[in-house]
Amino acid sequence: MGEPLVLERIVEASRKLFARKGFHATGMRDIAKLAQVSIGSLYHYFRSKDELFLAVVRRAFEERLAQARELMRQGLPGPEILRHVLDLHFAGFAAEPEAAQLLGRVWAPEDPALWKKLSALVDEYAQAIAAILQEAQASGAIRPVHPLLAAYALLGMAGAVTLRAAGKDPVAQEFREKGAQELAELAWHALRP
Amino acid sequence: MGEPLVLERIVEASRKLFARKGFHATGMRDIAKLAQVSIGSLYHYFRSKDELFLAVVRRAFEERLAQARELMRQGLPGPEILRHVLDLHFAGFAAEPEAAQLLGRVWAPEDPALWKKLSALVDEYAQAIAAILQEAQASGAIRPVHPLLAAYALLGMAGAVTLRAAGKDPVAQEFREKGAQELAELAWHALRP
Amino acid sequence: MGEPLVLERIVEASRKLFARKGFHATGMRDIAKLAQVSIGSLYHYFRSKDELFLAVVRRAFEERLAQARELMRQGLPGPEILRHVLDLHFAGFAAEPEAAQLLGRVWAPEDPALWKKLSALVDEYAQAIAAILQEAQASGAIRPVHPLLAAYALLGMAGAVTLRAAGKDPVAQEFREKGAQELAELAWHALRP
Amino acid sequence: MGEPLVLERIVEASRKLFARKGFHATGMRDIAKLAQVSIGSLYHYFRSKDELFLAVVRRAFEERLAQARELMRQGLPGPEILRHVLDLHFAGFAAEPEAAQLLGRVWAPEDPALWKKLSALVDEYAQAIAAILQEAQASGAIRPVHPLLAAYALLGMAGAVTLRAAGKDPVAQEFREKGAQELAELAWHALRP
DNA sequence: TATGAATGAGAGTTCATTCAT
DNA sequence: GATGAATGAACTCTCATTCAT
Repeated sequence: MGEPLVLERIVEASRKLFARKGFHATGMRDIAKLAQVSIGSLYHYFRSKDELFLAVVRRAFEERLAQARELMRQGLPGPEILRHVLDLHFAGFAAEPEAAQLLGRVWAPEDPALWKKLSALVDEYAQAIAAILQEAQASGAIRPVHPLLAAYALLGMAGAVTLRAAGKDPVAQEFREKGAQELAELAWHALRP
Repeated sequence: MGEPLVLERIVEASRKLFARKGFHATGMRDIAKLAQVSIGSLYHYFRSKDELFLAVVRRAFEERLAQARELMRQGLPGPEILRHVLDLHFAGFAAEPEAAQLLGRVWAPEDPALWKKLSALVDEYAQAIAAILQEAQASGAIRPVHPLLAAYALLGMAGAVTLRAAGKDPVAQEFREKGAQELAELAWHALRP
Repeated sequence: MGEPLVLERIVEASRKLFARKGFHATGMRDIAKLAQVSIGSLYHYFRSKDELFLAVVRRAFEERLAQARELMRQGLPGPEILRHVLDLHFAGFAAEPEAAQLLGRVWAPEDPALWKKLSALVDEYAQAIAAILQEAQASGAIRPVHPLLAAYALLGMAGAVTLRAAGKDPVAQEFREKGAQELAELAWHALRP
Repeated sequence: MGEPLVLERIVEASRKLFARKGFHATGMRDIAKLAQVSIGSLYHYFRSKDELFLAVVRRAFEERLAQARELMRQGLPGPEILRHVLDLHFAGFAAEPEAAQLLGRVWAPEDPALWKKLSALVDEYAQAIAAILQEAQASGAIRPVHPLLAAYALLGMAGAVTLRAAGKDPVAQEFREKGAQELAELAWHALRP
């Protein structure tokens, strides 16, 4: 069937570069080159670099939330849901380091306009996690905590460790191997009743 | 005596702006203006914007480490040291929001050269925290964890919550008020034996 | 019968936009949108944006010349022809401000290639007016002047006043009301024997 | 001593290029090159291309107004002032064709933001001319006309003829030679009592 | 005929940095 | 020590134009 669609190539290239190098270090020319697409095409599908970044982050969040919601629909017991949520969250380390890194990149938009839209997006994601925590808390699966604040804390933990795990040094290597488990354990101890 | 030293004014202005707006959104002109100093002076004291940023971050880390080491010298028992370390870490929320925000900014250097130097700095800081954790762990004050990874997790938690606490909306307000306590509690539960 | 012809819609939309906003501020996308036509259609009927602009200007000139020639065929005496020519020229203020504005837009082609073709068009138009002036002059209806230069002067007068009349402020309003008469009078005094 | 100041070179180069090619056809790179200055220097002295263009036009207007006011201060009789004003206005044809052309360029700003500022500038200039006309009218030196509208008409006449005089063909050559005199005569006949 | 996705040169602008004074 | 005019590479974004369907 032919080469992958242009739109798909753009999003994929953006995701890789934004995750790998961050927003500012990634130029539209870089994206166009990696996607093997003209700069004009970038702007055919996205109004601006900001919109492209937001689209990439939105997609990353939605994929993760879809997974989490699927688990909830399966009716797993509270602690299990939590562990799975965290597992899925950190599974990216091994499978797709780049997508995981993206979560570490959302904390520094710097540009006021982008920051506003991005933080709304992050908030939405955090609130979805908070909702899960709240439910688990209601069923006694975890201890009482401030759900949204805890959600942000979990995201921050994941982001920091993931970014550190991106390097090529032994420590990064170790983080990539043990990160998911250690973080899940830390999170579990932080939240268990 | 007399007017505050030029160097001091530069560092102070940089600290405020980098913390408030981040690395890329802060221009050398902005710093020069706020510090009431010529651009030339900036380059008299610092080789580059990168170096200036690193100096600011280094100073922030050193201040916090000095406080932590002072506590250790007082021979407090393990859990107490940990609580104080965390308290000191989060006390900035109320006293000096800007310095606290800076810790949320160190995760997005983006530029390869800066990233390398900055991550070395962060590593140093994380390792100092890890050393404290390790000692507490040796004395049985906390449960066995991967010290460095746990240190990064703590830093990430703090950074994410702090950045979210910078806004003007009710959630930010709430985070500023409860952040320190909630985070300390989450951390303590995550680490206690 | 049926929907207006595509070609007609394109020319009409172009005329409106070029007159209203000028050549550079009008994009092919804007024209396509207003004409409810695809960009491809624009290029099916016109080789380029330049050609489209030229076609619009050419049509505007031809309409006016046709009116002037009709008057000449009616054998009106010299001064009458002149007044009518001017009247027709300025009648657009009230009836169709946009077409009138277009005459103020032909002075700034800026692009060398377009300028060359456009100025040839303007020259043609000016020469037609000059011919009328020359005839009137031969019959003693007006005083001896340099016909072509006077034609350009008349066009410039009309263009400048018309563009100023396009605004929404009181002066523009006043210009729209009194412009035709005042200009006709100025022109008549300038040319009468 | 030494080479001409950078600011002066920028303004001079801008004046030439804007007059010769118009606003859109003149790029900041072109100006920088002709002025033998870096692009950065352009922005050191002018906030934007718009501001640079406005500065050039403003200067051109002010120079002409200064000349006109000097004549008024000398207390010449009405008609004389008018003739001189027109003479000075058109003298540029021979002495400095480029500055004269600039007056033909101010009618097509096209960009809404630039248009607003530019038309305010043109209005100011036209009003100064209108004031002169009004005074001459009060003393009976010219017949009653709408001063501002007449001012715009005069400016339009001058602009159109000047732009046509810029070419290299025989007509342009002729316009350059006879333009000033013919226009002064047309204007005088249009306005005399 | 008609479409609109795709192109890419070129636009205005920013900003860390240098250096003569 | 201190200054700020000068630099220019690199940025995001626009837009007339092409062409496979």
